[in-house]
Amino acid sequence: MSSAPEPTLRPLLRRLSYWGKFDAADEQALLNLPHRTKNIERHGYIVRERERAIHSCLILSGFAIRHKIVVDGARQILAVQMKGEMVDLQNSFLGVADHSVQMITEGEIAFIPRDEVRKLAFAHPNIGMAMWFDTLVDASIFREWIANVGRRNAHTRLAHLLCEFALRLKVAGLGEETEYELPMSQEQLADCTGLTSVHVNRTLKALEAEGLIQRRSSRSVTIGDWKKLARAGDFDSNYLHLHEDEAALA
Amino acid sequence: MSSAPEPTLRPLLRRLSYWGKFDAADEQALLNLPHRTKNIERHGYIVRERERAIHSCLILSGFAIRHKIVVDGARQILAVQMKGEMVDLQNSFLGVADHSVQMITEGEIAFIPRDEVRKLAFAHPNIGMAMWFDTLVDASIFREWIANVGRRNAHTRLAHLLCEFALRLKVAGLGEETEYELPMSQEQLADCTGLTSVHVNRTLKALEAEGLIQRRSSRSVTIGDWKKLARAGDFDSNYLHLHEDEAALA
DNA sequence: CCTTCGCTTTAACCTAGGTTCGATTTGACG
DNA sequence: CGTCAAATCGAACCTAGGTTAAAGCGAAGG
Repeated sequence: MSSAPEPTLRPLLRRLSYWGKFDAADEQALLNLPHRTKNIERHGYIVRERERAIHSCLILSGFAIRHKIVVDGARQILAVQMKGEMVDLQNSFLGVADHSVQMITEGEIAFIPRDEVRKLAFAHPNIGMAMWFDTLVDASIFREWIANVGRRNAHTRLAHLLCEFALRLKVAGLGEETEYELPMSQEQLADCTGLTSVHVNRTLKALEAEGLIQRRSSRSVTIGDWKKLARAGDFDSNYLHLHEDEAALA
Repeated sequence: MSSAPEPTLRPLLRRLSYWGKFDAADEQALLNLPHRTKNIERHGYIVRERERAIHSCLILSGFAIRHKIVVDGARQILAVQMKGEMVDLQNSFLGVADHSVQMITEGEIAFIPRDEVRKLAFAHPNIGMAMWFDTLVDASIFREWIANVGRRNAHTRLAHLLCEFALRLKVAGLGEETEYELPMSQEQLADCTGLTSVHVNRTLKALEAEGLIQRRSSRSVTIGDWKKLARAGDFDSNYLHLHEDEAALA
């Protein structure tokens, strides 16, 4: 009884299966995508803004961020990406990268040639639609972040971000219902929310004082009362376009 | 010699042709998409957040905005859409709308059944790829807006927005090189940039005082020196993914 | 057990942009 | 050409969050 080796691209299949139904041929074609994998250390770049991107990169482990640097050197984080997510469909299909993608933990990345992805998408419409869907959900999250950063105060903004992480980590199978390990420093949280790290610190402590979250080690977040935190964060999971049974916690 | 009637969906063909090459069959299939058109008055809604969207809507004339309302009633505008743009691919493919789309001028809209769009995309990969590309560019603009609202000051933010409009209007064939009619009030500009209308007013006057823009009537914007305005707005057109010859003005 | 280094925390002070509330201008319509 | 509503403009005052800088603190490595 020889067990077949676990296919490297399984996490991608898991992720895309969330958005659509595939038949056996679809699955085989997906898992057989040519690729090479590479370990990238913490803070290593996957793509840099203005570079020509020709691979679609899949996160097999670890966390990455998308970010841009504005004129005075300030950084804005645009998204946090986790296992199973394709971080460079966007840049590679568009040609020249309009933002950078960087690891915030050490992790393993699969590099898939862009043209293979494109061929697969049109040869297998089920997969193509799921991939398109996936990029549309990314766009939906970007929209929510515009509103978060543009129109919510620091308190609400941070609570919202913590809710988003809780739910996305749960769906990705990476976190508990009400407790998770946040892979980010307070400075990185600040760059997600358009705040300063000093104010993130103040605000996090306020959230803790109100009993909305607890923090054991500096990175672990425990959500005391999901409903209350969601209310404080003006959080409505609709924009994540999850299946109904996963759209809420607890 | 009877001249064929101008196809209603021509503006969509023009727009998508920007992203890829189509053959005659592609073009015919696109122009033959079933649809009905409707005139929508100023402030009329095309879709409302949380509604089930089943049409992809094409703007034939006029301007629309995408927006969200946050908990305290504040509005964040997420994008401004113009002639030839498909404003509801996003919402309709995803099912339940995660944001509202509203006209800010009177205009004509073509409603195309979502499933027809999907069928077309996979029956004609050239078109499908162009449509996907188009949604990826939308996402790129969302990313830039996150950075704009999150990390730039009011002055830079507004200058950036004015640059974006100038370039997009020009590419859409709706504005002059250096002068255009802005279809938005100062309050709407405020909701694009996460500012208040009072501060938009102050900042606009500052931009004018510095000679970066002139305003004849209250809505017309004339750009004195494109390079200077672009510098003031930390504007790099890369994120619009335009063809090289159009990526800069004058 | 000590050092180093990256984070987190705290405190004092400051400013960009918000708030409020009028006054003026513009523009559509009769 | 007068009226009404919407938009712009202006001034006085205020606050959420930024800035700077200096302690703490904990995990990794010697």
